[in-house]
Amino acid sequence: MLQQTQVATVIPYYLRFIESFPDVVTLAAATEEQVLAHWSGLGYYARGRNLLKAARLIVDNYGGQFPRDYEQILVLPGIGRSTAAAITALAWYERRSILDGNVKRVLARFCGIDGWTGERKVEELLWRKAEKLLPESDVAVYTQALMDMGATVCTRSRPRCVNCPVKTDCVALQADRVGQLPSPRPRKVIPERKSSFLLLKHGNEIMLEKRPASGIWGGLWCTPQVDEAEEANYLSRHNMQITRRIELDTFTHAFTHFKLHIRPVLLELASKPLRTEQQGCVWLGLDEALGAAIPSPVRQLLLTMQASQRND
DNA sequence: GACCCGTGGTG
DNA sequence: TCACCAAGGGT
Repeated sequence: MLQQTQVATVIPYYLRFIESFPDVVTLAAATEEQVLAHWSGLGYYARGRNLLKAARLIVDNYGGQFPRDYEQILVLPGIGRSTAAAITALAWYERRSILDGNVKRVLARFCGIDGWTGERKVEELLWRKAEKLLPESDVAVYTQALMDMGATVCTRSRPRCVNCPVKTDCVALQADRVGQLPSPRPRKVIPERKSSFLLLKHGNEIMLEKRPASGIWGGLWCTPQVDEAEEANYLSRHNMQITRRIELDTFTHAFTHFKLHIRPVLLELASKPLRTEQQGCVWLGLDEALGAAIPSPVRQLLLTMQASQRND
């Protein structure tokens, strides 16, 4: 959960997750649907799918006992070099370096390294620095301190250099370059797309489709998405008779790599259509839908619908 | 090796 | 408002 996600954001998700799946055996017995429902709104849903795969692998191959060997941990789905090192260093006091977002920033400043830290050559250099600076003992304390320092002292903006324990050895500070390091990500034009989200409603239920396992929002439940011009086509293709049609306010959802302009359309159906050509759809009441594995914008829409129903 | 994968905080 | 990024990994 903590991969690419701030601790404060994760905490409520973590608490709910660990209450439902308190151990690896319980998790391994869960369905992907249950796991993704707990991940709903957190993003990077492949992490949830991978966590479930890893739990099942641990139960099937290691008798439910988390592997102790770094190489075995590293091949678990969703666990890469840094996470495997964090597990072995913090849990079992092995001498291994991690390299997360905080550590990258601390090292880029401390060592005075130019270039975007996501670039391959820069990242390789940072790994070498991380390993060179690793102490011989107390690696768990050192690793936690390094991350905490990045989160509290060596912050992205307004770092508290006055309170920094290593200020006298920091290359960036001595060269007065703290504000310039690490170098920002190269600017790129973010493409924009438009899509109509069809809120198909019958009685108090709405229809959701299961998205393909790979790609954006993989495995999540979503309203049908069509191009603006394809809405009528979609309705006739599925023999849907509309008794009411309301266009809701368009809003924008920003991903890392593109912007999505969402045009929600509320469509009340005369009857539930029979869909034989595509089984992956379900009709749910609003409360039920809000408890399902849905992405953030769909949650927003459902909450809006729920609020407007209360006003009726 | 370049690209893909979400969402919310922050200044 | 908007750029930037966070306990990165997979393909």
